[in-house]
Amino acid sequence: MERKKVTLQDIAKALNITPSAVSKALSDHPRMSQKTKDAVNKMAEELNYKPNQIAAALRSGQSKLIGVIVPAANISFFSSVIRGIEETVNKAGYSVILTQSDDSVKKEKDIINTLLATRVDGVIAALGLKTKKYQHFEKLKEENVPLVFFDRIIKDFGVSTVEVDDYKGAYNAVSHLIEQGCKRIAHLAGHSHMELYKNRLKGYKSALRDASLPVEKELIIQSDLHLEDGRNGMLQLLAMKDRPDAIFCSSDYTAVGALQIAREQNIIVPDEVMIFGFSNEPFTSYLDPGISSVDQSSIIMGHTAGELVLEHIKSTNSDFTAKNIVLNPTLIIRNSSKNF
Amino acid sequence: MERKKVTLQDIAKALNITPSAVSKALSDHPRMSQKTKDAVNKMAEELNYKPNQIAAALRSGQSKLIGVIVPAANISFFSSVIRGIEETVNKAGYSVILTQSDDSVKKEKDIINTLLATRVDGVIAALGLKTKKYQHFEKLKEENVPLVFFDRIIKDFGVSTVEVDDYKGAYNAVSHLIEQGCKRIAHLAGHSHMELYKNRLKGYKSALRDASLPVEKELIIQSDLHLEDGRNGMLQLLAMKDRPDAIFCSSDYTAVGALQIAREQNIIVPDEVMIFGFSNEPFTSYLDPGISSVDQSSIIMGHTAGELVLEHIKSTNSDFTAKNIVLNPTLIIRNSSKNF
DNA sequence: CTGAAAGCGCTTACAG
DNA sequence: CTGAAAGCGCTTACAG
Repeated sequence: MERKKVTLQDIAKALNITPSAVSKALSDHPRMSQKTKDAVNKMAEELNYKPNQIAAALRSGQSKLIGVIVPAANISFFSSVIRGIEETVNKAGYSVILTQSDDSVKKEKDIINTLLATRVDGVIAALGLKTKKYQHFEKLKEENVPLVFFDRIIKDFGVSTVEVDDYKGAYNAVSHLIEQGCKRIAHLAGHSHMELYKNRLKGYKSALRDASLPVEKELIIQSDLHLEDGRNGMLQLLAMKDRPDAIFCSSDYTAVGALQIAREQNIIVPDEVMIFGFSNEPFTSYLDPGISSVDQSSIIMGHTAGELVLEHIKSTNSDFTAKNIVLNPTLIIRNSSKNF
Repeated sequence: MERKKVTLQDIAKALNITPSAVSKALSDHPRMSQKTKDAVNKMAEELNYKPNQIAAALRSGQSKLIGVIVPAANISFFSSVIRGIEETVNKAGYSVILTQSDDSVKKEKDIINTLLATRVDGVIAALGLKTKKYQHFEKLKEENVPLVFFDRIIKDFGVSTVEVDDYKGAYNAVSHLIEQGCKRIAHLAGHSHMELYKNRLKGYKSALRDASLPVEKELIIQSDLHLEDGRNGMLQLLAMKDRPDAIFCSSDYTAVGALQIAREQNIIVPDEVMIFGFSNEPFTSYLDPGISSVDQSSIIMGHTAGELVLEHIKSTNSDFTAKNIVLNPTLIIRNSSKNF
């Protein structure tokens, strides 16, 4: 039943020229007469010709496909980066293949095999939370597939990266809390095998030290940073004899969890305890009090990641040098950390 | 510099058999000796062979690619559906090409041309807000590309669809507000050329009528349903001499906007006015009061859309019949609509 | 400026 | 159970 697809050949026959001429005319080859180009384009229109990108990909070795790997597409930060990536690469004629690792190393490996089989022209990835070995990403390098890491990156892997300055974001956030008069600031931290959480922890500690405040181990609680982890962490902190007067969270979800517990225990935010999040998820502004957060300019991160991968694709092996772009974090101060 | 890729041919040569034998062995063809299969698999491993999906696609006519069209990937509802789609089709060996229309008809058209060129095996789409003509989607049908609409669907288009029962969701939500004692319920509605907003409006009206309450035009405000529209709508409603005692919003974003204005004007939700949203975006549960909403089971919608497109792909033209699946909405009652 | 020819790496009837 | 052969629909050096 399938209607026969119109091919280059059909256009060539109809115009009594060769397929090569048609191909060149369609791709607007410089050494082609305008007359032929016009005729070809007109006939292509008439016959309702749709180029077969698969055939072109096989022949040219360019699939015009970029693989994107995220832990989960429905986490707001990732979905925004995805949006940014798609916008940028789409303008350059590339499509995005979206994949999700669910923070599983096995899935990450499977995905990389699939992307390799699909012959994507490049890959943009945020590492899974549990990923501590990188052989599967090495495979991409071996096969010369341009690779860019964003947000959850590996240092010194020889590929371009884009991240927000997590150290600075954390340092500034904690310094802000100190300026508000907080003396005992807790940190709901992520696991420190991830560069970005390690850096946020460092920023937190430095800010305390620079203000001559002690760094207390019991005030630093590591977790997966889900909302539930925020609730648990907050319960733990509020159970202390000497309660903290501020909580710096490495994730907005964790910050919401902390806020919920505060509400449930009738502890007033920010009067009794201030809360600061990270990522500036849109919902932080919907809450009451709004949660202060560190903006990571996720859409810009997506644009940047897209540009980096396109650059790498266009470069020859010899002239390529990995770029490590660090975006500036912006503090978004809301009522959860304001002195009234 | 590009290392020569290992192909089927290389395996064939190494084993002194034909490429066809290798191909059959790799795809686990039933009429192939286990001995050959083992030898081929071992050699493939040894040579670090990566199948070329592009070549397979060209030859077999199956790209193993599913195009997904959403207005924006970073709207929580869509990102969840995308997550569901990816999970489902990935299990069946398909990859997702993610595209965004930005609610622009022109982009929708461009996307469809790209997907056609990429020879995707199927398309799953949510219509753009402004899309009122469907020739570009007709093209997919003409080319026999299986198509599934979700959420923002077209009726009687002859393709499978999956949606939530918007009429019922709205009817139940408004009925709930009436049970709470509300007598004057406003509706922040979407544009009614979209089936789903039309159905929510119908559900709203029916619920009022069934409770012998009047349907008042001035209480129905149409908009694009962004947060800002919720703020504006709420301002308009609160400016009335006879204020509504409840607002049923066709979007959670609009509901947040309404809630913000209430807060700013020191109007207590739910005591003075109740608020009900639609979509059950995660953030509705983070707010205080939590906003009641209609859950659309977005991940399940994604799974269903994925299954529908796979079914269509597997079917022959003769035995295919479009399915229209209507998921049951679930009311999630939070404090914004509870009588205390 | 245009054409002839080869080939990208697979899969799939067909034959035996 | 295995092989020989054709071909999917393009693009790209090469020649003229």
